[in-house]
Amino acid sequence: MDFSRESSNPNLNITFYPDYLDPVTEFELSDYLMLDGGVFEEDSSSQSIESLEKGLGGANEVSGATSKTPIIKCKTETREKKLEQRHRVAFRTKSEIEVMDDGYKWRKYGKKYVKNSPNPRNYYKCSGGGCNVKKRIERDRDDHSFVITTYEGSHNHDSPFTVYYNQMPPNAWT
DNA sequence: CGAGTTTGACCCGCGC
DNA sequence: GCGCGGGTCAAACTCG
Repeated sequence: MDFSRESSNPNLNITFYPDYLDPVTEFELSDYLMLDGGVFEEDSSSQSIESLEKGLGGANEVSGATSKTPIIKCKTETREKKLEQRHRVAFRTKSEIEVMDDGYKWRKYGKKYVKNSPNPRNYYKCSGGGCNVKKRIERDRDDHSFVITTYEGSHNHDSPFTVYYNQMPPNAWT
């Protein structure tokens, strides 16, 4: 994910709160990591990511990519998965709510209670057509007021929110 | 009725 | 080779 572009996205601007978030509500971007693959060499990427994510409190572990593709495609698929893994961004956010509205439409496809964490981990996929971005959300096991959100992959479309925002008249916010 | 959620089962990578 | 654990699938269910 090209996060530098995302961060300029109005819906991720910290000063702009989604409708349901009362500005008084405690919500701060306390910590985030940019784990874009460009930073890492391929061979060391997973290790670097892992050590960084452990720095988040150890609740986020990197596991091997899984593939259910036929054996014939296995080699290239595995490589693609590895490359895909490099596009990973992890947030640690102090928030009451777990699922933050980032403008994209997410579809939940799994929930898992993981070892060493009393909180379930939720798995989401971007429901945009052909977009295979995944999102993983779990509460920090050490401090339940923090939510750890991990994005994987990059969107191949604009945020619906951005489209909506761009279509608004210039004085809509005044 | 379509879209989204839940949840148990399954798959696969990894460590021993 | 085997067991464990994380990630994903998919059928059943819920909701608007």
